[in-house]
Amino acid sequence: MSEISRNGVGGGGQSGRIGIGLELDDIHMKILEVLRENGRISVAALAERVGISRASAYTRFEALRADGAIKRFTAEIDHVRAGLGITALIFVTVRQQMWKQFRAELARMPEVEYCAITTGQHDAMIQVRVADVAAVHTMVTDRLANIPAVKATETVFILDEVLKRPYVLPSDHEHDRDRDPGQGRGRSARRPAGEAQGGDVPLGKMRFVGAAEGRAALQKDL
Amino acid sequence: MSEISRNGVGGGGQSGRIGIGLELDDIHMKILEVLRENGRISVAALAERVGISRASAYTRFEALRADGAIKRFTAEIDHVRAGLGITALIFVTVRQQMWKQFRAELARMPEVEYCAITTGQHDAMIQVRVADVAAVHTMVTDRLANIPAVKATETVFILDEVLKRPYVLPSDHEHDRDRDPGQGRGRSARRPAGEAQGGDVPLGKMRFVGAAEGRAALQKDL
DNA sequence: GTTGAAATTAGTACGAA
DNA sequence: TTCGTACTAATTTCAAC
Repeated sequence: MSEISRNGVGGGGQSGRIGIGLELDDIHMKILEVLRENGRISVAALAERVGISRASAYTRFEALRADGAIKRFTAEIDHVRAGLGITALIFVTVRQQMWKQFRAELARMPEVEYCAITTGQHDAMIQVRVADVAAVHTMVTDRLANIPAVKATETVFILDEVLKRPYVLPSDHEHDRDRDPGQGRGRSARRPAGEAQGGDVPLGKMRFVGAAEGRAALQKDL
Repeated sequence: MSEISRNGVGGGGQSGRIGIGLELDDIHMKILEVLRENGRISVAALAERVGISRASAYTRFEALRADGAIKRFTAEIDHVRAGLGITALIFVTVRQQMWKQFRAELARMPEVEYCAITTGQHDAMIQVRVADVAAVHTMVTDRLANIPAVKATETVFILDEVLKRPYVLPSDHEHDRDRDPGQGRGRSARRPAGEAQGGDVPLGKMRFVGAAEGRAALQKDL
């Protein structure tokens, strides 16, 4: 229980890339599948569900944590129940070469649950959870607007969260019903999906939005 | 252990609203704080960290699950490690009164990790995790575009996930260092944050985007 | 990588404050 | 309600195969 034992780099930095650790095989994937749905399952029960022995389950479990494939275990909490009924998305345009400052300020905002740097019209999207709409206004108006790095914002409210999956895994994509243990369809059997048979697309109703001002290369600059 | 014992409605539907269950006090909040950071902590250790007895911890733990405040426990998985290195946001404009179909189709797409209905220019935002950029293109072009409910899409790529907090809680907002156990600042002591002192906002560089076509009221129609 | 043991710990039920 | 204890059942660790 308690802390991680032999975890040198595992759940380290915010978005730190770690060198390629272990090769994830089918059993690893199955473990992840079980764990994302029931993070509190015992390793013994996990072993049974995956079809391996207890000792192996412990070994693999530890390996996945140490490797960083499993970053942490968390409880999914009902925001409304917790008193934060309002969720909003704020799209931010960041002034060039002020990303570092933007990031630093962001870390100081506890109401921010998620922030991603995106291509497209805006530079970043942040998701906030607050108690009421006034708090959104306060946040955008007082906090964000006062950050020099923030050039402009655009706010939308989330009316309903239609679906929220724990974590998507490659095994979800290919709907294998027939299990072939000896086949080893681990990392390689995933078909590239590049052979798009897209011939009967109705019209050009979709739009891909590339990076504005060639900002894409700037992500390391943070 | 496994399933919830006295859970009548608890972790029921996707977005089902449940009647007000238990009043969450400070200790409940502390439990949630610990659990969102370490979902696999033992109840004994949890009791110690929160400062209550084991028996109480078990009772409250169960109550939080039964109430639905804790929806589930999950493992945070490294998508890149799992083989899904590409994350994209797809903003979808949905044809009116075809929400039900849109939702149904969405449920059949395993690469969708999150979908929210929003105000603003678009109607919904979906986040997908796939192996490569080609898969994004395939998905938008073949899958989404072929859904009648989808009027238009706009896709942006996520270049970096700056921060991802397990779950935001009200207690994060007010940085209480001084603990006053007898004061009971549970749900009520949260200040409305409405008194915005926003006087020195530089300029009108922020924008609030309301619902398009009065769609806001339509969310129950799904 | 697997099985089977021992030691520890977790979960439950009860009474008392 | 909450706490503390004892009891039962489960898990984890460690050994040998």
